[in-house]
Amino acid sequence: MDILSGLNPAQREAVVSTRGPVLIVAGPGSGKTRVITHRIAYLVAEEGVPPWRVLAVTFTNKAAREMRDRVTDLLGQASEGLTLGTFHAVCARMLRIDGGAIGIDRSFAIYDDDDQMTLMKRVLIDIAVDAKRVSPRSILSTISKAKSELTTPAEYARAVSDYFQEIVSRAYARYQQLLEQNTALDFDDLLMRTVQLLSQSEDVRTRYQERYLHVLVDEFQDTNVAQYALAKLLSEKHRNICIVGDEDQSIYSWRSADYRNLLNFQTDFEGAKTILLEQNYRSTQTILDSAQGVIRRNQGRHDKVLWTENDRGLPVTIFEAQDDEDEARFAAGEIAAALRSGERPAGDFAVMYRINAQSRALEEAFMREAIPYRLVGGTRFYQRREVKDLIAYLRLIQNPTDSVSLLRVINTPTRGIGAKAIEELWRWAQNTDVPPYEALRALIAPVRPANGAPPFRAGMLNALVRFIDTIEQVREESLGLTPPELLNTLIERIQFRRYLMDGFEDGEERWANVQELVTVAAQYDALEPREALASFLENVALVSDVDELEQRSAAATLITLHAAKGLEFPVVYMVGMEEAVLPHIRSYDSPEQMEEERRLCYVGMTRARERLVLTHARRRALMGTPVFNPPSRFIKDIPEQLTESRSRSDDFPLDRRSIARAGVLPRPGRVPVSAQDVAAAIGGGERNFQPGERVRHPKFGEGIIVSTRANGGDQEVTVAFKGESGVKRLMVSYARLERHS
DNA sequence: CGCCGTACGGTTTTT
DNA sequence: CCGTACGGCG
Repeated sequence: MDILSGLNPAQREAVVSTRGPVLIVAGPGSGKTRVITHRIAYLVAEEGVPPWRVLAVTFTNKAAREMRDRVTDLLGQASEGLTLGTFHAVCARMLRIDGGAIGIDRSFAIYDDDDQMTLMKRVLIDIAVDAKRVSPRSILSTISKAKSELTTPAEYARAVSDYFQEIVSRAYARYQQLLEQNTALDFDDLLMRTVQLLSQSEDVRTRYQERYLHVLVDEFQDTNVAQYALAKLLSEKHRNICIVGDEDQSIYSWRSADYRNLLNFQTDFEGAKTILLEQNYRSTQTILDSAQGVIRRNQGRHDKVLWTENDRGLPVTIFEAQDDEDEARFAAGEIAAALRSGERPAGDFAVMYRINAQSRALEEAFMREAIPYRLVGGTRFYQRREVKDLIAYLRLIQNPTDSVSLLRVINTPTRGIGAKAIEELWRWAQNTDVPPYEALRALIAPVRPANGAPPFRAGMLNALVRFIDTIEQVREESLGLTPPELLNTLIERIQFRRYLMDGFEDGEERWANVQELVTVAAQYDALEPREALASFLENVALVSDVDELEQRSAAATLITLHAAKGLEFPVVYMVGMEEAVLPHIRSYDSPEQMEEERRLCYVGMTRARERLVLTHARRRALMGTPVFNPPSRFIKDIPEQLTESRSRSDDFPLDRRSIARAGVLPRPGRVPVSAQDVAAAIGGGERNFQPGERVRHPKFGEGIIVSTRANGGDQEVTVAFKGESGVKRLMVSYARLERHS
């Protein structure tokens, strides 16, 4: 049978075990995507399951796209109708169609984190909490966690046990209320509300449960409570659920993912069949062994025996750079050399890093070396201000109750409606109990409603009337326009081009982005205008970037470790392999987070097919100031015989530029910051600590210096203390730290 | 009200 | 380093 050819016995079993619950534990590079696509093809072609009765959920849109392509390769037209997408996309679709059953208007907007923040700031005003004392961010993230655990505001309120939770509880209630008033859902709502829909409406639940004869979920280790509940609900009738995951690749717990769902699965779905995919087809033995050396140190994991028939291959290179620029120069230099010699095409290379900010140095180096590259993530297209502004206009046109969008556009471009006027408008609308947009509309109503005189002076009234007039006009016209026509009309009416060109240094680039947006919108030309606008907006909300032109072979890839999950490259550079970067400083608080950093490292390493290079820098500019971090602990966990070490020779002369960057040469407003200079500034080097040194503190006890940085002529050290004290950041001149051996 | 300058603070990862 | 918050001016 040709769908099964070329699969090993375990893979084959994973494809043909189509009855009942199945758990596939798939190590990196084990051909798991192939297994899933072949399984879908097998269901359709061999078992005659109609594609529309199959639901396949992936973790990213990109994965969904790739999977769809592969299924189409196997089945052609026969795959038409298959439901394939992320949980969020699948839920959004269900809510558009059936959300009415629990009172969700089908024109709901989807709020991203910016929108959430805007809304939360209003919430804090409404419940009279000072945003400076409690950070809106932390409230939002607490609420998000509650939602992904399916905790409603009422349930949350019942479990409140301290002051912070008390505030969160009030904020949560008000926040949900405002979302509803705005006819908007945030990302967590998409999941939570769908679970509610399925549990509360028997009719809807039965319909979907009947429909989905087979449910497949990829990257199951990254599901949260809500997603797990969805998977369970949707597969309850037929119980043909196949989940694929690997606890060692769980890297999204900060987003409430819980890899224990993998383990719960076996208890929740009795008699689930477990299939292990342990043969690796991707990496050399050396790379695999190195990665295993790192991951093996995690507690409480099930040890897997990954093996490969591939060659041992090259040793893992460990490179010590002087600083982050030097590190970038090294990677770019090697890649450029390989391109020049024709050894490899640019598409073979990927450079991976822990945080997006690290990409800058790399980009500069790549540009200097004229290496074609694509930057994945970073400031994504739909995150750009000018793009978001226009999207907000469209959202407002589609859904006038959306006050977050209204707030965004009411004075963009500036039309003399400032903070004060907005405040008045908000209060006025609230007093008369209508959405702000409706309140504005009352200003141009032929017959003025009797609900209180508008609290604006003549000049302001004028500005507001002009604004609402413009929007209302475009709204009326919108019914007959395609998305690009609508955008162009809008752009012209608000004179957006002039606003961008005159108002910004990089106006040209911003304008180019606007035009790009119009181009993207043209994909929806064929649909009926209202529906076109709706699907355009939904896609904008759920798809984080514009379809990358798949110019794989033409460009090297710069990517975060998180975003690299699921990908593979012949050559991988992992940069910033230092304490405080990977593992990230924020993960020192808890062993769980530290284990996640380890998994992240493992994920990165196992992306490499043939060659893996790990680099660390002695000095790195972080947030403008240099820090000195020792090499990552993860490097030490790689068996030494598998590695080769390289570094710039120790007497490598620092060029003037990097000296200037490090701040050894005095710069206005900055303090001396090289290690030597700090020593000099503080006096005699007595107090100049280096990472790795053992110290004692009168209160916190014994500890070890994790990292150091200069701060206001003083030295700030991060110290990991033994026992309960944990990690502290201390100023050397105040903290009575002693060296200790 | 909008604009400009300066001071300050915060920086992980993403659907 | 960068974006934003805030204060003072036109």
